[in-house]
Formats: sequence, C-alpha cells, structure tokens
Amino acid sequence: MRQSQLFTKTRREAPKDEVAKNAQLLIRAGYIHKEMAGVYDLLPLGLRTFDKVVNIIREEMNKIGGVEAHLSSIQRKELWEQTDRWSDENVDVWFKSALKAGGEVGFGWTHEEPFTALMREHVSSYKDLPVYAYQFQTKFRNETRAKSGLMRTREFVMKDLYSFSKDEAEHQKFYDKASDAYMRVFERVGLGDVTYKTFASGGSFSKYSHEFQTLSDAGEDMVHVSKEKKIAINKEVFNDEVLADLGVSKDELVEEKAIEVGNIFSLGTRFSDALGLSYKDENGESRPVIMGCYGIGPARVMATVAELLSDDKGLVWPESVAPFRVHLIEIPSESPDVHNEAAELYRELNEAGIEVLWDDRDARAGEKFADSELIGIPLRVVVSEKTLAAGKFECVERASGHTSHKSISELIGHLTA
RNA sequence: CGGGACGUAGUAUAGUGGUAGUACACCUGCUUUGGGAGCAGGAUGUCCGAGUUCGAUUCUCGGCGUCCCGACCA
Repeated sequence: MRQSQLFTKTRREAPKDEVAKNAQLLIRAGYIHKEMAGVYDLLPLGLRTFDKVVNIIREEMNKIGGVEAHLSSIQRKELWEQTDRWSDENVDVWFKSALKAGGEVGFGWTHEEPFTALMREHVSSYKDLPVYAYQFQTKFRNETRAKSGLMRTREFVMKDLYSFSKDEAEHQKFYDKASDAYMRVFERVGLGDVTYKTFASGGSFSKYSHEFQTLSDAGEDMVHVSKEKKIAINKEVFNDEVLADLGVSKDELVEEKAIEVGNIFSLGTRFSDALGLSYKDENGESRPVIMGCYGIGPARVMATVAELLSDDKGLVWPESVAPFRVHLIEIPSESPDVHNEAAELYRELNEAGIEVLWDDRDARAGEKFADSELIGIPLRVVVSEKTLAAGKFECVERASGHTSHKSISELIGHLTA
C-alpha cells in the first residue's frame, strides 16, 4: 500500500484522556480511533494487525477440529430466560432493546445459549458428536467502567469456541488440546515467553477453569506465578488446596500483575440441561451433552502485544502480526531516480508476495523515520540518493536496530527465505 | 454503582468577570531536503442548559462527557 493513500495520520502526542500505553501508541500511530469510552474503531493499519491475529487464532482452532460459523448479535429474550441469564439482576452487562414489532431483544455478550440451542437441531445421536464450533463475533457488554484502552471495552470481537462432547473423558481430551492451541496462539503473536496458563475458579461443573495470563503491569489481574514451572494461579483461588493440587509451594511463586488474554472453561451440563441438548448413546439412552467454552479477544491480544513489545519510539510488531512486513521509505530527491527506484522495488516486493507500506509522501526524512518507528513495521528499507549511489538499499530492523545493506535480489531472497 | 479529578482549535496546553494566547497539525508562498527544518502570511476554539452580573470561557446549579481508584467482570 502507498502511504500517500493511507488516510490516517500519526500524532506526536497522545490524547490526554488515554492513560493506557496500548491505546496511546495505537492512537498515535493511527491504528485505532476512539468513538467513546470503551468503544474503538479499527483503522486500516489496525485492521491489518487485527486480521493477522484473527487468522492465527483461526488456524489454530481449525487444527484442533474447530469449525467456523457466525451467529447473530441480536438475541431472543426467551432463550436466555431458560438459563436464567436474562434478568439484569443476574447479568449486569446486557444491552437490551425493544422491538418495534413488539417484544424485547438483547445484544449478545456471550453465545452459550444460541450455540447450544442451535445444536439441538443438529445433534441427536452419539454419531453426531463431538462438535467443536466457533466464531469471531462482536460482543456487547454494558460495562459500568470501560478502561485501559482496548483492554476492557463495551464492544469487541471475541473468538468463542464451544465444544460439545459425549462424556467427560472426551471433553477433557479436547480441553487439553484447546489449551495447547491457545499457548501456540500466544507464542505465534510474540507473547509466549510471558504468557502463563493460569488456574482460576471453575464454577459449578469443574474445579478449575484456565486463564491465559500475560504478565504486565498494565494488567487488571493478580496472579501467583512460577516462571520455572511455567504455571500460575489466579489470586482469586490462591489457597492451600490449589497449591496441593498443583504440587507447588508458596515459596516458588511470585505475585505479579497480568492481562487475561484468553480463558477456557468447562461447562459440564449447565447449558445442555437448561436448554435440552441431549443425544442418544449406543444403547438408545438419552444423555446430556458435555460442554466447554474457549474465548480469546483478538483486539485485547493486539493491545497486549502493543503494550509489551514497544519502546520509547513506538510500536514494535513481531512479523506474525505486523500490518506490513516492509516499510519502504523513499527520501524525497530532486532527481526522479530515487522515486523510480522506490517504485521498482515496491513492484518487485509485491510481486514476491511481500506486504509493503511505501512511504511515497512528500515529507522530510526525519518525519518519515519517526513515523516509521512509531508504526513499528519490522523492516525499514530506505531508498535515497545515498542508497542509489551505493547500489544497495539500507535495511533497518525495527526491533534490534540492526542495519544492513542489500540489493533487490538479496532483499527478496532474505524475505522469502 | 460508590469515591475523586477534569472538560479551552484537529491534537497538546496557557490564561482571564470585559478583544482568548502558544506549539504541532492544516492552507498560501519562498527556502530547505538522511532524524518531526526555517521565514512570511492565513483559517480554526471556551461541552450543553439555566442562574448571578451591565457583561460569564471564568462564579453558582443542573445535565452531558472523559479519565483514575474501588465494586463488578459466566
């Protein structure tokens, strides 16, 4: 993409109403725009990074047998009354609205009910199970206090997967696979080293649920973590019983703040009982389906990467989620050769399937470099009179600052290796 | 939802009961061209409503909005 066509502008200063580093950087670099408290737009750069996170999650969900669907946001009141999750006393995050035709609807803040109800039409035999269905879908939550930039918002996309299994053993097998898939997601987006599978409260159908907590001072949660054993315990369930279950002692754990980037939960028959989702086993006996749910918010993941992998100059994206792989910087020159050379390099990189943001704007070098560092694309390639004379482009890695000089073929070889 | 802070231009900030200032961004021109460059000129603003007052951006009340702490977060 040509940067002259990118309608977003960078800013030197963060808006004063954003304190969270993730929002400050993402707004300054033109990735997101704030509509109101807890409601953000994704701008072109932000959408590209968001989509990369989404695709990584999608690939990992597909690998473990996930099948993607997309359910509606508008929810029937009657369905949620069956699980006792319609009233504002029980669920305080509902956005609700009256239908002009009569009746009332809610805007989905999660999707256990509709997914479970849907499966009643498609699951009737043990032969139909297991089912692992997921979606990337917008959730609406009427939070009393949105905060921390993209960390807690009122509208956000969530990948929510629901597992439908015949029995506990089958459920547990998938639950563990999903857990592994989650860790792979966080590794791929660059958070693997600081993200811990964390024991958290389980609810009525299992002793524990698991959160994936990324250690960060920007986090809302407190966890007790063993970096050596690569496990953590949420403060809310930190007690002797948990310590005994996990075989760890208090001495090996340190308390740290963390961002919850994912959560997996065994639901047992809570929803299948309430909504009547059952199947016939081999003997013709009716049995309730065992369920689990598995959530990740891609925008929160994006914000967490921004929060952790940035420096005083701006964002530093890992290649896996960067909006582009190469930021091609053309230093304006009176000679048309520089522009022509940049255009040629842009063409060849695109042809090689490499995503390039070409800064073809009529701006000074200093401004372009500063913008480039703020935007955080992994590799900066400079075309100028200097590089033209040298016959090689200047290549600077955003993360390390490592500089090298490469010809077109060397550069493409390096990027496609 | 409880507590606190705040609301001045696109952004960040001064300031005042009597003509609202600066920086960046923006527009025009010239200069400049490897680290947010310079000069000259220009356009743009007091969240909304009521009250006090000769006069309110400033004071008072109400509303709306934003942030922070807490509560909440299957």
